[in-house]
Amino acid sequence: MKLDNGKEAVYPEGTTCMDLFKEKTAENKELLAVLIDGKECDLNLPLPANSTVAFVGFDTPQGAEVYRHTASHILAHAVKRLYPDVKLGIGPAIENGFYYDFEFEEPISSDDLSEIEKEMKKIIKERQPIRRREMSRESALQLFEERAEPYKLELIRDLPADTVISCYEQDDFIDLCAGPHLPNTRMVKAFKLTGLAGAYWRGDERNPMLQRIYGTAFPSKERLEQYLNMLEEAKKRDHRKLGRELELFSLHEEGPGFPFFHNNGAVIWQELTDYWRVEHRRADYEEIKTPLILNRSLWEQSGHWDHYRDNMYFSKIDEQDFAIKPMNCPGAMLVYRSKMHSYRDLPRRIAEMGIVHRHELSGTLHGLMRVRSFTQDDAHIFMLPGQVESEVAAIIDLMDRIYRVFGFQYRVELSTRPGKAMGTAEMWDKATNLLESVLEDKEIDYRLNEGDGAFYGPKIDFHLEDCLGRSWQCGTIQLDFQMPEKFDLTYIGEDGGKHRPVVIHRVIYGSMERLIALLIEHYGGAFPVWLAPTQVTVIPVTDRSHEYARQVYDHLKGEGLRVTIDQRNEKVGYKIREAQVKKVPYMLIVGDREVESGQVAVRHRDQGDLGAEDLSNLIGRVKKEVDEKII
RNA sequence: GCCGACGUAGCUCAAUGGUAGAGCAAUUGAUUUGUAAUCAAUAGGUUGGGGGUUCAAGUCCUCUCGUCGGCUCCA
Repeated sequence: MKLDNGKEAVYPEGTTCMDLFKEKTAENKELLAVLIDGKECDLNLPLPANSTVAFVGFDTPQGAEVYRHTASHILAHAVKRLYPDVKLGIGPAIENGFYYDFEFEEPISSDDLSEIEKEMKKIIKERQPIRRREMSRESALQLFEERAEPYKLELIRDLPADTVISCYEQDDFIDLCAGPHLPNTRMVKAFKLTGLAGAYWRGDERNPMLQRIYGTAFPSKERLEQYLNMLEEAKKRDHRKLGRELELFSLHEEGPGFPFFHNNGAVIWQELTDYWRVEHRRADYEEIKTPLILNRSLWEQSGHWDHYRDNMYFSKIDEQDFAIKPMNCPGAMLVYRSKMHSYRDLPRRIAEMGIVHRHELSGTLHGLMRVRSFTQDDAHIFMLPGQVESEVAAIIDLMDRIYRVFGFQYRVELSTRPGKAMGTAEMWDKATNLLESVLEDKEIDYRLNEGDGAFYGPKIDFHLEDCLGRSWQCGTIQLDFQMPEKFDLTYIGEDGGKHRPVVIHRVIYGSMERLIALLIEHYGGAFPVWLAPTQVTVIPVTDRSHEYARQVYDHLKGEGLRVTIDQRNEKVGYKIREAQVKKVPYMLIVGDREVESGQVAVRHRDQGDLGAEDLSNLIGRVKKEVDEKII
């Protein structure tokens, strides 16, 4: 037996992991789970010969998973005690917690969670030993037949033939479970039920909806508190809250999912699009504008009528059907097709800040993150088949360059052929392999997302996280062999004949709305100077300095900075507080001393009082921050 | 769309089925202020909307709209 500290040890045959675990926990009480050759393993199993053994605590992914998975069993156990007729779904550990799905006879409400918590505490106190039982498929089926658990029966029937079927048992509670678990319930030290929500059985909306109870568990009350506090802090960065407080945008009943940008939000929008244009011109993109409303025939040709109709809005003009565009691609196709192309013209990169409307389900709307009308920083690249790899690579580079400016961390996913897709399996395989090879070449870590591609092709998605760690898709690169066929796009090749170009759809920001939401949360409302709606505010101390303050203000405005002046009859502290709350980067306090010296007293929102300096110095510093987009 | 919760002044929140209230913001006045809230006064509401129960509804029932947390979906 090799131990994780590199030492080797010999144990008699038949020694269980538990024996060794007891020996180890005597030294370190925080250990939770055993890894045999790197894999989690049940403690009651005998130690396999010649393996490497490691014991891990809560601060490893495996340890936390075992810990929280056990908490989810305690939850199910408590629910079973309180509601004997409840049917069990599944109950895994997830990032930061766990959940369990139940079908109740009568739906419970969030008020019932405290009762369930109480029962869970009881079970923990009872120090119920947790035992693993392996059984044949037949006896497992019989067991859950007797216990009237239809969902468990369905799970057992769907398990592959060679799976070892195991159950975990504590007191009279038994659950189908691969394990492993903690040895007893007392080891769960601190937990809290955090939410109640509906969830379709097996995530399929055709299946019945179960009630999902969310919770989290930590090895100590302090760490639980710490986590809950962190969540509270994160909520202060919520873009919906900051959006209102900083007067960036508003949402109204009159337009659900159709956000209103106020001046402050619009300023950020402008800066973002200005920067975007600079980068895209540099990367040899053209920019177009296409109509919002287009004839039904176009959508039939593009395939949207068949594949995307449920999400589209319609209108009738002169007795003819029109649709409000849900995507920009058909417009770009028409632009491409409006002239002849030589192979020498390709690749042709056509960008468009395109406004699209999609009828998203009402329950999915979420501030600016998920709306029904949004502006995509779209581009369609028309290219020779041989140019695909270099174009995809160039987009990834541009994406990384731009995300870096904001200081974003992102995750990459590769999405493959969905259920309702256009085109042949061969085309899909070819396209998917191509994207994969670019990712491999660039040595980018990515997650495979089976069946999540667009209906016209596979895609590489770039995900960013919001203040609560929820992930949102922003950038995407979608390969498309379909649109060129549908629109009969051609170019004249070297041979003088007509050939089919390949199309890539791509966005980098994703949508302006979602990007702005993420930026608000990313910066907690304290935007870098180049994006800040107000960059500098001038604060006169008394009305004796109003005239000088006005000169300073005019000067800054003349330099093209976004500046305000606070001439209200209030004390300096009050004005400073307000500017701080509004997260204005620079406050210039001018009183008798500054009038005298011809300087300004600079206060930075993070660094505080920086003392007096010449206005020209301050202007130089602010402009440098703007130009270099310093975060 | 589905499940659960919520909706009171611009914002944050009070109000056993019995006269809708506070703080901040706003307005007016006083105060001339030096690095995160000066004092006082005033105004502000068909309690999201419709219907019902009741002598009486912010509160109970019902429909509806919106919001929040999830599921599904997605930029």
